[in-house]
Amino acid sequence: MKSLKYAILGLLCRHPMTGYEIAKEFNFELAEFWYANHSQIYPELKQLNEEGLVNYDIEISGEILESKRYTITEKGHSDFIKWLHKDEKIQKTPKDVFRLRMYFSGNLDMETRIHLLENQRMQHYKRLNSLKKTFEQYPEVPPRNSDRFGDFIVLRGAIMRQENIIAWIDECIGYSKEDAGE
Amino acid sequence: MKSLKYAILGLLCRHPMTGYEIAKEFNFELAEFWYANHSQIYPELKQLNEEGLVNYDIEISGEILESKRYTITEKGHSDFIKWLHKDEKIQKTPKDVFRLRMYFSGNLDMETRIHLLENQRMQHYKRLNSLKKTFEQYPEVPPRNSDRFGDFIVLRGAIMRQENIIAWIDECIGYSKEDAGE
DNA sequence: TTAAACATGTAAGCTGTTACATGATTTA
DNA sequence: TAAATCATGTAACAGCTTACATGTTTAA
Repeated sequence: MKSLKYAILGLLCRHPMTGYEIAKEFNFELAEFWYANHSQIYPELKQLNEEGLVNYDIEISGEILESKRYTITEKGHSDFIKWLHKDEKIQKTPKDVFRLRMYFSGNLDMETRIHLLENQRMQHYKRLNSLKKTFEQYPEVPPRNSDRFGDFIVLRGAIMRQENIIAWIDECIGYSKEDAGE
Repeated sequence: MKSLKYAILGLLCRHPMTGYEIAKEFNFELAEFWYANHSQIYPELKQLNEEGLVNYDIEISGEILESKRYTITEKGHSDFIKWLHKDEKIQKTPKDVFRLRMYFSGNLDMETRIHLLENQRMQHYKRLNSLKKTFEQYPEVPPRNSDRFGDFIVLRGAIMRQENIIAWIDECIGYSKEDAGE
């Protein structure tokens, strides 16, 4: 699949970055649909460089501290654009440990079941609020050809996804609390 | 995390199964939130047996063909129940290659963007319909303490998730088609 | 002066996928 | 009799996480 490769190339299309900066992006903004640790990013950048898809210049902060600022090459850019154009099969539904748990919830008493659901609900609600806060930065839909448009639609998707999970949990709580048939 | 372990133990709580049957479950019904190939399941069963969490009896089909029917032990059962009771932090949002692509969609012309979105929409719509068909097996909410209740709520969750993805894609198509500001 | 942030890398280990490997039984 | 399904396993590899390893610079 090599998605990490394209995630990095896509970021470098915007502007040159260091590995450290890429890692930060992957753990903040992008984290709603992609992420990677620096231990994965540095070796990947090294390989992309060997493949001629990126170059780097060394910058010095202070007296000694070096950082490599990576720039995408023409080949890297055309590789990325080619990938971006491809139709793809929808991916397998992601694994979900909590749903696995709920699948087996017949083994739990109602009290525990509702407790687990409410605990998850609370956590998802917190995440939703933090996403909504970020969303306030977009008082209107950004221009369709700007980078911010991409940011906007995936953020909107993250909010919708979060709201949907909460709606599902609420349904589950509702079913669990119903008295009918007992 | 060892989730595969508990996924298997959970299934064996319902009734004894062979590795082959577990693999089938993981690739059909459960596949909406969990899956595993036989190449992962057989070694895992072997290990669970070594840990004393499952036992097996050998059955013969025809003249030669052997299969191992696994039964959960008391220790396995209590291990599973303990796991099932644990509160857990919500997991990281799963990686999503299509969202990654859309994040970078500023690099695509409108026609391609809409084409990609509509292609995904079509595929998600198909999956939704197949889920809805399965859902017809549940004319009403199954009893809260039956295994079928777990099946029901995760299936309901899968449908909601699928509808939500389609709603997001529709929003994206809408934004992409708008003429304002051009 | 100390904690946080900047900055880059490697190694070990776990999870999961694809391919390799073999063979029996049932159904069309 | 051929294809699909039943049935079990191992091996190689890819992807990712956690820990190891080191040191600088900035801000409180």
